[in-house]
Amino acid sequence: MSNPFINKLCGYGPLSPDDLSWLEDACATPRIFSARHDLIREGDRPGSVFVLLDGWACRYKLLPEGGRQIIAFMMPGDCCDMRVSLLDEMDHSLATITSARVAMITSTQIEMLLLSRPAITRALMWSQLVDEAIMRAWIVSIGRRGSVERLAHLMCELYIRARDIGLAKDNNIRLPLTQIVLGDALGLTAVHVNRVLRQLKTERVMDIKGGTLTITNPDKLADIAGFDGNYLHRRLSSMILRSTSVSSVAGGRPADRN
Amino acid sequence: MSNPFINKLCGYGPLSPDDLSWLEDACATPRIFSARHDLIREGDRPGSVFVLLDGWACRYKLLPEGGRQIIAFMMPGDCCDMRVSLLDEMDHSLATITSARVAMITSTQIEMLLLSRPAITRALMWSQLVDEAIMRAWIVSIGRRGSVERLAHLMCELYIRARDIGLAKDNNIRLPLTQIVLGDALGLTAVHVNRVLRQLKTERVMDIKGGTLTITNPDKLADIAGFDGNYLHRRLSSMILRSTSVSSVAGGRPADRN
DNA sequence: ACATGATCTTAACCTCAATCAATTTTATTT
DNA sequence: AAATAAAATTGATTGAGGTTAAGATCATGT
Repeated sequence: MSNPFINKLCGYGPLSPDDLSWLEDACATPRIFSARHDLIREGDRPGSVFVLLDGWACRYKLLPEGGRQIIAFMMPGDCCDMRVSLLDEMDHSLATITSARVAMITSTQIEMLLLSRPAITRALMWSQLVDEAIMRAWIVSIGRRGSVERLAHLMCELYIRARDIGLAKDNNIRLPLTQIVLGDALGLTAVHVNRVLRQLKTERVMDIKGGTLTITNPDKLADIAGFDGNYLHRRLSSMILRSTSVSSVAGGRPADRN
Repeated sequence: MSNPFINKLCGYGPLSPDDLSWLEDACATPRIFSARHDLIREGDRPGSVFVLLDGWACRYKLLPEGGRQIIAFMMPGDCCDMRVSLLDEMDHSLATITSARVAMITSTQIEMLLLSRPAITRALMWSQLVDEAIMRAWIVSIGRRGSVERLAHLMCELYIRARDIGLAKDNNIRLPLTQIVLGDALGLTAVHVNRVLRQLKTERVMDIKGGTLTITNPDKLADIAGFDGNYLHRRLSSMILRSTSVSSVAGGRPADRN
């Protein structure tokens, strides 16, 4: 099966064949949206849960003065909070970044799920907990880290998440984010993002080129970011960036005598 | 009943007498903790859910370099995520700010709750959704607002939350937060918090004195903050800060001729 | 009353990132 | 291929907020 949502949930706990087919059905008729398309806007009445099957999306909030703050990035397999249907009004917006394939699960289906599919419910709770932990890490980054560390930290997060869903080859992932988008996520100007990127590139740490992120020196990147992947609470894949990089170092420097 | 946790949950949906007595039982033997006491630390194995019955607490994360970022404030009636017991490891810490009365609900009780108390479960989901919305607002504040707006926004949030649990008299609430703590929450230096507080006091907007926040000019405060209380998703009390202030202005200035 | 320590307050200085303003590169459209 | 728009890049300038330091205020204990 090539459903990243189901793959992800399986990673959080065993699902019965019944559960699996329930999920297959729920995702059976996805819709395609173009890039930069609002799926739902702040103030709207939430109708269904969005499950991202392909492409990138984000949650964001607009400020009265016109700024935008991105609150989270979504990759294939991610879904928005299954409990949104409880709410009367969205407190933030959801938009695609690239063109995207999105399954929409209705509130009634969710009600049914919560009542009769405990294994799926539990897996979704896990997934939800991770999303919250990511938000907490985001607050810390924006509140306390300098621009370089902050960007480095985000790159660590995104790299690990992408890798965990099989989207990493060697040390690079597809990263369809403009510097403007990165700025909106990091609370920085696009101009400043550009300078930080230049610095990290010059220092041979990482590089974004043509929509691809290449992590040249994972150790150094994790070090700059002060990155500790524990908060991602991954269950199956036990490796973290640091351990990955350790092996790459072990194999990669034939004559590093000191 | 003087259990703020139960009061809060009742605000999110009707609970049966059975539900109520279940909750009473669960909170029957609270413990008292002194101020500035870690209830659980990042990296610890979560054992139970903490319910704050009296006093203030906060969630926070420490940085390798020594900084601290507060992620959320907790007031009487608030509880930490009921699903933490799913996790293997805490990704953040929980500490009291004042001395506090705390009920601890065990994971087994929570399991039972999730299986057999749908009304409570639903109310807790609501409460959880609000906490998440508050986190999102926090990200926006830290990421995109200047220091004055940021502090103003936090004060709006805390005032509304305190008022909603009956802790506001006139336009002031108890606010047992030092400028250091405020700095840790806002991503600012204590020194700068002081500057901002002085400014807001000089402009007759608000003042913190002796552990009490007084909102002198609610309209102006909400205006500075760009505050829109919708994200707090309150169900019962329909008033927002803005509307409160309107009435206070209408009734409060007998001869404001211009 | 005195000592101790924490918090608050103010001031002087400095740094990082925002802003403003071009110019170049890359994508998209016709 | 030319035209257009969107991003990326670079430089110069400014300002918000950090840093440091020193004194004032408040709380507690002896």
